[in-house]
Amino acid sequence: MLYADFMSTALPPLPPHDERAPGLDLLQLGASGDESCLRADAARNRAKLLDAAARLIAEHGADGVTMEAVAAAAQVGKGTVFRRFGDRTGLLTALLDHSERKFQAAFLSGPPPLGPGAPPAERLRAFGHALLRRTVDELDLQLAAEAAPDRRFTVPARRVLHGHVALLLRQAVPHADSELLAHTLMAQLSPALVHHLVRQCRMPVERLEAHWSDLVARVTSCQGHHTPAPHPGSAAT
Amino acid sequence: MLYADFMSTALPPLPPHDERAPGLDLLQLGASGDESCLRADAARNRAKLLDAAARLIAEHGADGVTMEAVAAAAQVGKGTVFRRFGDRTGLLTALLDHSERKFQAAFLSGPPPLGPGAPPAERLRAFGHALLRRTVDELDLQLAAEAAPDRRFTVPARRVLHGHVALLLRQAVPHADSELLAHTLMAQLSPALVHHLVRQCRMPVERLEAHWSDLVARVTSCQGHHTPAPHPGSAAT
DNA sequence: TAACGATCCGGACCGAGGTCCGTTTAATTT
DNA sequence: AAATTAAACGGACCTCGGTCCGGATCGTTA
Repeated sequence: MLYADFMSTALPPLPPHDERAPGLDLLQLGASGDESCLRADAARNRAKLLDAAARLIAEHGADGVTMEAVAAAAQVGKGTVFRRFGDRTGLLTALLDHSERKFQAAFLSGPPPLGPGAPPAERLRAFGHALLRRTVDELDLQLAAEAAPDRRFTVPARRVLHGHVALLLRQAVPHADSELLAHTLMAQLSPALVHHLVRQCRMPVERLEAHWSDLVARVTSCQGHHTPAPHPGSAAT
Repeated sequence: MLYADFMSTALPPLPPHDERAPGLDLLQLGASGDESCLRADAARNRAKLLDAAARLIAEHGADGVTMEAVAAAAQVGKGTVFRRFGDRTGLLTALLDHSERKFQAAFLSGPPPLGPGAPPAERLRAFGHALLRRTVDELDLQLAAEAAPDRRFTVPARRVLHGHVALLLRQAVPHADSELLAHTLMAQLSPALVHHLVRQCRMPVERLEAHWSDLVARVTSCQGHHTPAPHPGSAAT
């Protein structure tokens, strides 16, 4: 499995079942923190909570999603929410999980140009456009679900996306520092930036797409100016 | 003045004197929220607060800086802290203000290659390296001072940096979308990313520097693949 | 110097995130 | 079916960021 190297990083596990537990299922396929392996009541409550949260978000927007409100709406104790999702970020992230999986499936095993089959550069372009659209669609939730600065880049979902981009880059431009280049590209799609450009600066999404394409072109063509020997074995992501 | 266009954006002003008040002094030179124009007692308390905050940060790290703790250490009421700095982010930002100004002075009017006199591409490279170093030096504080997602790109300091990069890019590669390209470059220097790479992944700073140089080279040389007509008059940052 | 108005001060107060621990309940074993 | 145990539950409790407003202070004007 190409993404096996993700497995290597093992952080000290948190006490109980926790949605944001890292390490094990970084490649999330296969019901990561899902209802499986959960006691019956726990699974039921989890569903009730997610349902309640979704309802709240629909009614009062993202910041109407108070942990207490969710607990109340799901007729469940506050402690249960935290036990299940760890913290607010965990809950919001869980809300995004479905679309996340769909997206992963699309670029991991879907049809080209997003999925395998197309040349790497073209897959990259498709990837950016697709993720951009998705980010715009779920902007409010994405913003609310942003992790603290020191977690932001270790969140499983993020690592999968980054790893994928890095992989494509390695194929498209082998002599470059794909790890860092992947971060450069990914930054273009961060919810905060997209929010700023689209919502606050009123930029049309097409311009962001064009910029992404341009960036991919710049990076993949004229290959390696200094090409700073990417220390292959050393510090990875 | 080249940075005059920053002035155009005027947001509704906050009630009292507030450090994070935008619009007026985006080009911060000239004692932005400083002791001037403050009532004597206010100025005195401001100094006491900053002093106390710095002391707390030295002793207990960034998250020892509780608004209440700062107030107590400065022998001042809690309300005073908020009146002066708006919120926690404002206080932390004020703590960074000194180094911020120094840095601005360096690239605005200092000696080349950082200041004017060198060719744009080289200034860009110097800029990245310098900011990278500074970010690493103040990492803890920078992380703690990170603004909420919807403010992150409208913070005055950030706009100055972004504007400068955009300006250099316009000179170096006129046909590209400098606004967006500036965001791309700036993202490379964000505290969160630097923290992830340097602290969590143990990457040597030299590798980040090399990547920055490579990026600048890629962007400034092989100019414009699609060069997506940057809509000059339209939505600016 | 006395009076006045704008600004500032202080700390009680509130809401929300997060923790803790005694109690309850689901799965398993005998 | 009863006993056992690991897991889940619930809500009181704590902390901290942020707000509010009556009262004190400063700078100014007469």
